[in-house]
Amino acid sequence: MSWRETFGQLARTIDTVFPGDRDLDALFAKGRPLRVKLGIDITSTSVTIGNGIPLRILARFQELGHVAVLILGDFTTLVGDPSGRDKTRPVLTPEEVVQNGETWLEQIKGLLDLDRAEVRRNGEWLAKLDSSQLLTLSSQLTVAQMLERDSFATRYRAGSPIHLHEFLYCLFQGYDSIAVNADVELGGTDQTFNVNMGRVLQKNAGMRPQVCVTNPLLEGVDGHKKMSKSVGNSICLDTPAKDMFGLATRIPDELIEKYLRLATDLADETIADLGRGDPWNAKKSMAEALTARHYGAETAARERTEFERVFAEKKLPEDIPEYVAPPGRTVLELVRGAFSMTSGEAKRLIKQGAVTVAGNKMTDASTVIEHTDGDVLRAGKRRFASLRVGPS
RNA sequence: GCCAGGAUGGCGGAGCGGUCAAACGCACCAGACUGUAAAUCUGGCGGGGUAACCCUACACUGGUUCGAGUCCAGUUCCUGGCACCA
Repeated sequence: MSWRETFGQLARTIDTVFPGDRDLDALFAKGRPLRVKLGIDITSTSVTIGNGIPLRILARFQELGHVAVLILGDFTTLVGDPSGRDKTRPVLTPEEVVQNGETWLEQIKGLLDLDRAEVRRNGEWLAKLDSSQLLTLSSQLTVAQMLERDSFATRYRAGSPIHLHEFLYCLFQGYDSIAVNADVELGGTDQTFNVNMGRVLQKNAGMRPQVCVTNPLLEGVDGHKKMSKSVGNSICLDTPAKDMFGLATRIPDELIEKYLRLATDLADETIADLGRGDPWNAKKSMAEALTARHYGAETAARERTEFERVFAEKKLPEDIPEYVAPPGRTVLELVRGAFSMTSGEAKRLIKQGAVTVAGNKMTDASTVIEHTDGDVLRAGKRRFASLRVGPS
């Protein structure tokens, strides 16, 4: 039986199994619980739905009776992942790293059965490596091998800095596989180099090399870059339902299929059907399915209705935050106060015709408003405030 | 240690000693267009002021100048290369 059948629908979230499909099948055939490793970088606190992909695969292994070994990279996070090194990396304190780890676990407990999982922190063993062990590890690689790696090659050619510890990063990650005795390692396709390092090190240590299972990366809602919290194009597990739906509808059409495949639990046939139909409908169904996965079908359906009401029918949202202001305020003051922006921003919006009060477009910032309770102040498409008369 | 280059907005990156709140690009915001979008077009994008206008910015400290991101000196940090490698 092939692993594809074992994974069923989830197989569509797997990019590559290497060295080869049959290696994973062979592991399954052994009939013993496998140790399946997933290492996570806890630089940021939010878990994106992209991060969720390997977590779901891990959860599936768990369901199949295998051991989910979740490694919080507390040590490696302090070292810093080479990718994106040119950005000024906020230096995290050990306390922050601990805190981030907790936040992570809190957010993913809906995806993974943490009670049955083996949660480890790689500082547990990495912090204890002594110099001679480090030497042994690092002597297993050549500089040429490292420079083959695309991100290093590019930077080297460009004369950009490459720090020595960046070479060590993947060694550490590889060593994790030895430390937890991994049979399988999961990770995004961007981790191919790193997870393969685990194989090399394990082999040299006389262990059977792990099988690596990579998943496709999910582009962010901007449609270009990899989904990431720092880029600001992400949908996170803790994104409120309303925003989750809204953000999902903002992806470019080209990505609908990919999102359906990677971010929803819809059946393959349903996805195929949606692909043949109206793209706008497919996108909304995707957004609804995604929201449903995290907040339940009922909430998702409600958000869809609400969305259609606000954007398609141009009606007001159901819940509008209130803003209390005394009468006789200028438009500028209202916009500033209600949406807490600088006057510059507020003036700009007004000048550009983005602001309405009770449906009337206000283009003069100095207009004095005598509002009554329930008048809606609007700035742009998605900023609303319900005005109320009262002391400021 | 030596040589060289660099430090400007959220980012990248311009900027003959004066008119720089800072070209251009990206990101972002708004408007138009649409099916929310994306693409495209238009406008905006340090802070305050209705406005005229004012204030704060070009690593830091001094200096030269009527006037300095722009010149000089020192300091800090970054990068590349070279040397050293007992």
